[in-house]
Amino acid sequence: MVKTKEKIKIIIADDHPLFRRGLKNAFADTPDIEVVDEAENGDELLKKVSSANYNIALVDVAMPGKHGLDLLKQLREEHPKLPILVLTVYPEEHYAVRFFKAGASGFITKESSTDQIYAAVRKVASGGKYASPLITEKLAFDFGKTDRPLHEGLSDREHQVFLMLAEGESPTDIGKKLSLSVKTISTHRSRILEKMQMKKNSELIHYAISHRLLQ
Amino acid sequence: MVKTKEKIKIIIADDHPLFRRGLKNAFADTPDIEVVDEAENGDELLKKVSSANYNIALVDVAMPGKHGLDLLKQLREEHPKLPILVLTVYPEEHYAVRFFKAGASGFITKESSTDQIYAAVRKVASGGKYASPLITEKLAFDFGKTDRPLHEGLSDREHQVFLMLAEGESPTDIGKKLSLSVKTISTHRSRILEKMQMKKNSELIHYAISHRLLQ
DNA sequence: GACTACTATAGGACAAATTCCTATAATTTT
DNA sequence: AAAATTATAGGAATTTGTCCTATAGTAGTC
Repeated sequence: MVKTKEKIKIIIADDHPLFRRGLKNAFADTPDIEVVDEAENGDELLKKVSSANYNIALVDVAMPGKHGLDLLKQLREEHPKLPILVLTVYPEEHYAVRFFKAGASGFITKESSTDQIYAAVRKVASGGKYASPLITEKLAFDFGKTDRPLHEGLSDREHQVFLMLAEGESPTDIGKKLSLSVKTISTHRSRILEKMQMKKNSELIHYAISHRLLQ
Repeated sequence: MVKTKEKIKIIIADDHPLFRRGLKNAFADTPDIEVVDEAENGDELLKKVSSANYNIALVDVAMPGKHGLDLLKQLREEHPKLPILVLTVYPEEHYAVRFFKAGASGFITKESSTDQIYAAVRKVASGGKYASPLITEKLAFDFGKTDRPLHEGLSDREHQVFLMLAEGESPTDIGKKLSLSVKTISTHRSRILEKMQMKKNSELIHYAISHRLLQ
């Protein structure tokens, strides 16, 4: 008789039904990992995570509603034990550092192969951290580099506001989206400009475009 | 004995392995549709399409390499008979018009349910056109208005102002650079927005970025 | 050669958006 | 424990931009 080990139970959160289906199907092939639940936005994820026990949350951070670093932080706070594997469409290694600092246990892009995802889940489930070789290299490379890209000196909130400004969102709109006062956004903006040694939004936009931080 | 009808043979092109898997799996449930091939970028798609026969190409237009309208146009040119169903992550209805004009037979977003996708495939396979209700409405509204990219309908001055706005320049700055009153710029802006059927500068920025009008 | 449509330009009145300065509390770093 | 950084805003002041309206030029049309 074969000894059966406990399966790794994961909940996946992604707003694309077909992508969830792909994930689920991919894990149908693994004897040791099982998708036991799904969520299609951040709020649903938070709710489900509070009422059931999972070994890992596999989370797309670009979802409608609660998302991104905010979601990650809230998850972390409410469930410090639950390892979170962050999924993203951005090839951007820029974001990885931020997510790790905010408490993610792993970071993979949606371009990853199923094998990479299996590896990430297993690593993270066993208490480890996972990043793709490319990102690992990038992290190592950047480490100790005095001359970091300007935007990495921004705090998480500043970074978030920076991106929104770079997309041409008005302070008022940003305030609404983040449920913050315009004054707060204005303050962030002035600190962003100061840190990045710029004076105008147009410079932020140029910077973001040339550093491929948009789209 | 059951009478067997010809299945609809489709090739799917998407750079995300898991999304392809989700699609494939979704079509595993349909008796009349079959995914017979995959491509993970535009060039691969073009190659495969040239050497085999499919009833439909289901194509994500945001892929590395050859992509977007270029890819669509080339496919259309080389295989005028092959119906193309465009997949996109953008909820933006702006793009739909453009894709239809470029010869797509259908347009669906990745947020679509499997049922919507089945419906789209069947409609397109039978020679029809498919668009979501929302987009259909938009198209009806636009009909006759847009034979050209939106920004080509702008006058020279408007185009100039449009680009500056898209770079995040403020109306005041633009006025200074062009030695015009802010009022003039404001008037141009409102006409630009009207012609392009947009409401905010951030939409101009998105448009400009996605159409490679900047830099 | 008059009629129409589009384009380029702004003024005045007004409304909206944003900043500036200041401040508090929380968090992190040293 | 002290210092620095971060996140958050309120009030006052001002800058910015819009809306409506208008003029004049250009271009296309019948």
